[in-house]
Amino acid sequence: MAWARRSQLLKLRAGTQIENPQQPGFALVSINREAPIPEVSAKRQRPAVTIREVAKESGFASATVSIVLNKAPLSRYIPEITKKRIERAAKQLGYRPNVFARTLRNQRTHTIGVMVFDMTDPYCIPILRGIENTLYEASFLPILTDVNNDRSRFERYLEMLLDRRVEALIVVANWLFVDVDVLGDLEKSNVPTAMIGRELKAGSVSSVTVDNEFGAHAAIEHLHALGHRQIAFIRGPRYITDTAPRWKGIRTFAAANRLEINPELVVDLPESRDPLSSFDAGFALTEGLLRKKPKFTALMAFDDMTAFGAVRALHKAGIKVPEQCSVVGFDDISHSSVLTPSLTTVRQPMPEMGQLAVNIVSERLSANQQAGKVLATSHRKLVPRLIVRDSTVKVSAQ
Amino acid sequence: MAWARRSQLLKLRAGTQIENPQQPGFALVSINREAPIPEVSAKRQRPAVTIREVAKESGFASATVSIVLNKAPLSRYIPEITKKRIERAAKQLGYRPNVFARTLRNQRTHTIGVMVFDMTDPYCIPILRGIENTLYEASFLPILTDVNNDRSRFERYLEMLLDRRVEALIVVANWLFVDVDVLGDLEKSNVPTAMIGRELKAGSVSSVTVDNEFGAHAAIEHLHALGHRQIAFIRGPRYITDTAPRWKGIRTFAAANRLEINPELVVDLPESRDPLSSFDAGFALTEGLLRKKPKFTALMAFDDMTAFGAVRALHKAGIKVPEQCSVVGFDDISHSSVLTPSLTTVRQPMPEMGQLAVNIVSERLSANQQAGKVLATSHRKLVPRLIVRDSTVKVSAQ
DNA sequence: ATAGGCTATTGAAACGTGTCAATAACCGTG
DNA sequence: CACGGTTATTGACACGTTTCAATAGCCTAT
Repeated sequence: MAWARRSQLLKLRAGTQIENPQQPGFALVSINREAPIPEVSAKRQRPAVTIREVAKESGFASATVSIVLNKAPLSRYIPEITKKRIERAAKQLGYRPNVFARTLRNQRTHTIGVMVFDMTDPYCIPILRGIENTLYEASFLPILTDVNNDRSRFERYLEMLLDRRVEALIVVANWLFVDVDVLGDLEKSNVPTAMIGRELKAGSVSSVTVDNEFGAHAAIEHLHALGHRQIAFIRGPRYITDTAPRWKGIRTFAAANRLEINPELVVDLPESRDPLSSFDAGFALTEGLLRKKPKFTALMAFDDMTAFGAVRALHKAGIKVPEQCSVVGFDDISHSSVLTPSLTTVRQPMPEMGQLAVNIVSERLSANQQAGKVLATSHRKLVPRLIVRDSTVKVSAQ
Repeated sequence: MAWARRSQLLKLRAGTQIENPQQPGFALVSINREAPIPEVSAKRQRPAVTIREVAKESGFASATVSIVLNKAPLSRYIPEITKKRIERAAKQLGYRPNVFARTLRNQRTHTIGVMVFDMTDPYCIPILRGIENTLYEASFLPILTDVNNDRSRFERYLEMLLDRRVEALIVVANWLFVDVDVLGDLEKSNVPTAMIGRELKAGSVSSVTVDNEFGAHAAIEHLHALGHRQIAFIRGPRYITDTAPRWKGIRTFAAANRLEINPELVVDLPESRDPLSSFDAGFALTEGLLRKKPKFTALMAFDDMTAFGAVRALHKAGIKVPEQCSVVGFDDISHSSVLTPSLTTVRQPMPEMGQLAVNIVSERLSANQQAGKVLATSHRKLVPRLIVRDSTVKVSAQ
């Protein structure tokens, strides 16, 4: 046998010093209490148990241990009794393979990178949870980065993620201000990538989006069915890709049902990089709409936040929602159901979008595994659903 | 020179449009759940440029390259010209050190684990952003895990994070149902840990919390100053640690100002693992309060979600907020400012809490670096701030 | 009997770093 | 000229895996 046993002399740190550095500069008052039990004991990292120790303990070579524990193809030649013995030794020693050594050897990191453009956007939270849950089932771990809508930050994070050898990339492009170069950055990394909320026509980036046209169509149909004919619209900013199809859905319905759209009652959200800004914009635009002569009995907002701003403006003008004016949003962020009155809106299936994105990239991942197979980039559109709540009501009731 | 330059031929994927599996009706499109990805070794990554190639390109040994690029102590013996040459070669080749090999060698992973108990809780989003931003500046990368308030999931994630050798751990314990064993799990890993939103009295887990007593005190003081004397209270669930101090702040103020608290007007939220459930609970409890005889002119809710539920119930009963009843919340989640009327509430400094947690663990991290230094666990309390908005108004106006 | 096929196991070679002892040249000092 | 210190550079190893070729015994078919 004669294993050269390393003497594993580990330096214990004399841990008697206890220091309590108050952070003096911090603006907010802070209380810093000492722990009742000072941690004097040597809490050095227990030198993790390695595969060689399992080998020695079980009496086999480390190669055998590796084969058994990983259920490698070769393991079918290994008799049950040997397997049992090795597994017992591993369990007894509490062996946990070193992820980094393993990754160095093969290339699998079991990690995927998630980049969200603005985490404070409530729209993306359910998406993130959808991603999380799906990854959990696949034993993948996400590295989440919040780009803060900052271009340089995007680049730096992308670099860091690629350094970590993420096996795939998911980009949550909510409220993304357009930037062509970003596309190029994504392309050059040959990592399977899926984008949520925005579709890149060219290139190898897959996408998961919602059928905006369908959603908007459903919303206007709902208002029309309630008898509304004078409807105001707050469209999205032009540079956001969701804007056009939603408007198209509206136009299509209007044309098919001889509903007249008064151009005076159509306004656009201004450009902004801040998703939360649409509340203020919705407020201001609605006040503008109220100053104009044509009256309207319903208002359709680009998204929920805008709708909230509109509700505020209507309230300020003494107009009751929904009695005097119905309001419809888009997205169904968590705010919408707790608002009073609760908001009728078009729900994007956000958890499903996250789940689907994960499925897309992992499909590509396993296709890459088998040499020669290359999947085309896929662009999937999910169907949103109208959620009718308290903010819309029949026009006759007014 | 004669470098075999690799021809970097990467296959572009035929980007043809792909099927659009629309499932009419609801949006939960059939998603082919696939098994965990098969472990096949052959992966098609461009073979990253290694330190040895830089060495050969620059004409020095890889040891020298390593020393120069890392600015190791030994590098002070290396003349400027050599450094320049090596750096130029590295840049030209686009050399990026392999994180896994590096981690295998030294122990630094530059990664920290973040565990949030329930990501859909709007309360934790700003905290996460605070964590993110602070980590970004320190060039750390977070691995975010969403525990889904599930105990087994907590354990599994903890294991995965430790396997990844996270250098520190931050736990966002919002709405955490108490579980003593969790504590033990955290202790046994000797990784610097900070907990946000909950304080563990014993043990080595640091904490960042908010001064609940102070916050509640400020809120009740505000209502009192507005002239309210008949105030209803929806307290938190008993097992949540925030509940007691908030109530204490109220009692303290009441005692000091001869404000009488009618026990009939004090109700408790039921136990629940779902932070969003407090909306429904707030609604139901408020309806109950309204059925009782003592009238109240103001209501103080345990948190914002509860307050929203209360507002809904008041609205349903035909009671106007704030004209006939003022409402106060706690937290200042993003919903509160967009609600109409906007909610007066006690703002927790969530981004700062995240930032502080990062600072605490990184302090410990660098202390661990220097042998002999061991810091005591610190428990910091931040001071919340009352945000006065539209949901509270003078009682005389009623 | 020799060849080959199966079973059971293993030594050795990477994977890409960072570190450390070692080398070598140079210079000044005794 | 031997010595020691400084400057400049490097070969070799270890971090903990996985994999591949190799060994060896045994069995069966030619």
